[in-house]
Amino acid sequence: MGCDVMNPTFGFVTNQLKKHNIRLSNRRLKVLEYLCNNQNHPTVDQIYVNLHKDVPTLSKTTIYNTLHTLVEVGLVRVINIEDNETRYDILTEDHGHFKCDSCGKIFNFNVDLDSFTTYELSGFRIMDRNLYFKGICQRCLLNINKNY
Amino acid sequence: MGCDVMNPTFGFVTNQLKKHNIRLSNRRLKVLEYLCNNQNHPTVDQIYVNLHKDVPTLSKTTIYNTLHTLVEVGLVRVINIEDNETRYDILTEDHGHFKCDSCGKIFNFNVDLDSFTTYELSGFRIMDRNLYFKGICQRCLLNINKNY
DNA sequence: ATAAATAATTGTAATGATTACAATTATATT
DNA sequence: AATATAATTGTAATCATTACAATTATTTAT
Repeated sequence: MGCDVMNPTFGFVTNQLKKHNIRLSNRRLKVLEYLCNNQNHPTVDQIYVNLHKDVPTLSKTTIYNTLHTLVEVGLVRVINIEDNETRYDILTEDHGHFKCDSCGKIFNFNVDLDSFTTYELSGFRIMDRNLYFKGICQRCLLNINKNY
Repeated sequence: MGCDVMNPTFGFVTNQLKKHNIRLSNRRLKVLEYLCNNQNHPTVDQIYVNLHKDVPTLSKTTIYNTLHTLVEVGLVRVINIEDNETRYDILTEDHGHFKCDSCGKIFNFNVDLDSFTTYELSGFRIMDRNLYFKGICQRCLLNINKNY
């Protein structure tokens, strides 16, 4: 498993934290570890439910705080696809998302957003680019065809 | 002012409603009128506050219901940029959004999303494509430079 | 046109995610 | 070791959205 930006490991991210002068508390490390090991664009609740098994005293507020800190320094990205569920992504590299309406899974795909430009935005400072699609993933499409 | 898809007028949209067999109630027409006349990607609350002046008995629930109906038949699009504010767009044509972090305004820009494809999503059924940028708009950049 | 059926609208209460804040605990600095 | 600073917690508050039952309006069938 590579220790690069496209697949950030725990070690890579903790180093980044040190660079940004963010204290490596146990709780923060737990959240980071989860994000690295489960690159499934989790919600706060998913993180909470999972970590709560190991660390019963971990609070949701801490997860919110940690994520906000990480987003601030650019180590984590916010994904807004559905209006009622904010998701978090340890992958900050340029890529798009596909959310399956059937199984709910979110897939990454490569796309060169950073180089996109248009005369309509000349004079604008673009700081964040997001592309997401919705639809039905291959697996669900196959299942639907099987059942009908 | 043109009565085409890129700039939908009230007349155009009511015709679309008839096509879809959606009853043209007064409340629905008010909401539609607002969306057509104020193409500023409003939140439910903005719609509510504005229409409430004229129609004091209009409820937020009705606005939600109306918007859901319109989204269902594809006359209105949902915009999820910020996690805490869902916005609605009467422009259903293929385009991107830019949200200014300073003034909060949302700008449209043309981009050919519909033709985008990638081998990673082969076998997927894409039903909805969204692209949004965040940053500082030209006007705010100029103001910042003026003040400092 | 009238009665019955269906759809639209409303208001209230519930839900659920997120935030505010004060109290406590842990870590770093002197 | 004492003090200052940062992290964490729990509770309560906020805010957008939804559920639902009651009411009103509109359509359809007679």
